[in-house]
Amino acid sequence: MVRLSKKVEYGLIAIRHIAAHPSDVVTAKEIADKYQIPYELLAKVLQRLSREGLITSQQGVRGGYSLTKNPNEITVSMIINAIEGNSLAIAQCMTEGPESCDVFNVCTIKSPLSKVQANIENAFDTMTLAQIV
Amino acid sequence: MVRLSKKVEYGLIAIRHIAAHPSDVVTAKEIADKYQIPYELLAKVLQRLSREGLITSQQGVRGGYSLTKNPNEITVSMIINAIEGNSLAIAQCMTEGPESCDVFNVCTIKSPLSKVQANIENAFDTMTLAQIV
DNA sequence: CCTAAATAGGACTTAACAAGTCGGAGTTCG
DNA sequence: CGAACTCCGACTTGTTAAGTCCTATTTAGG
Ligand code: SF4
Ligand code: SF4
Repeated sequence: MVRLSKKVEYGLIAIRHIAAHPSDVVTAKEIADKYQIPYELLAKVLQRLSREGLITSQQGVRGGYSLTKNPNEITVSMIINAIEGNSLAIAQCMTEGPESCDVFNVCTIKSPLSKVQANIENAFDTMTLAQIV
Repeated sequence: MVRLSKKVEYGLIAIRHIAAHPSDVVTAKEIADKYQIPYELLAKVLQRLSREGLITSQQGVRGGYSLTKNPNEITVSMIINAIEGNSLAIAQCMTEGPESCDVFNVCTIKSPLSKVQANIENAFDTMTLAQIV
């Protein structure tokens, strides 16, 4: 409950590693080996990050990944959203709308919870990649 | 991902309701009906809250639940912890120790994440029941 | 002193999601 | 061409959340 998924953790570790080696093009295998992360899983995460434009991919033999922006332009929220698709919500009505919860009309806690939510969002939003390298 | 469990949401709704009716002893059935919450589930949540001392229970015919403390002495963290048992952690190494994660030694993100964690804890810690009634 | 209305709590089943795996396709350098 | 890469969806498995069921135990009130 209230836990980051492994995909996100792996993604953070990976993109931090990429950021820490700005002059190299690093491969998925390299990262998987170094951090003992299941290769297939990591590969998918990197693909997601690439598709969302946070990193670029270079296919083929001397391929791999590198950053597209400055580390201080990439926030942790951006990374999470890229990997999990905007699911960073403490309650389901916040991402999936009022209809998703059949208690919505009588729910007395959604407004206080949305304050907490804003707080949490802010925490992930103000932390950039540059700060964790 | 990063979502409160239904048990916690139900617990919050329930305890808020109890707090909003200070002179009454309210029953589980009453709350379940009013908020369309599955009775059995809610009952267990209330039992947990009672066992942890946040509310008192009165058994028997005219029984039910009522608060033990002032609403401003009960924080949302206390409620969550009572229901879920101290599982309010963004990463598993934070509650289950270093051994629980086989990436721990090489993990490069645990220290930044613990800052986020502190932030989140603070958010739940500073919000009291009095504020959500 | 019996009964109805309540809490107490374990065991169980089901549903949802996260984690990991597999197979095959596309790309590029040498 | 072939090795070293990325790409991507479908699949299986494992874990946790959500909900149900059953059977105590307690107690006010007739
Ligand atoms: S409506 Fe209330 S209960 Fe339903 S999801 Fe939003 S917060 Fe949780
Ligand atoms: S060690 Fe790193 S990866 Fe493992 S749980 Fe803690 S934060 Fe997540």
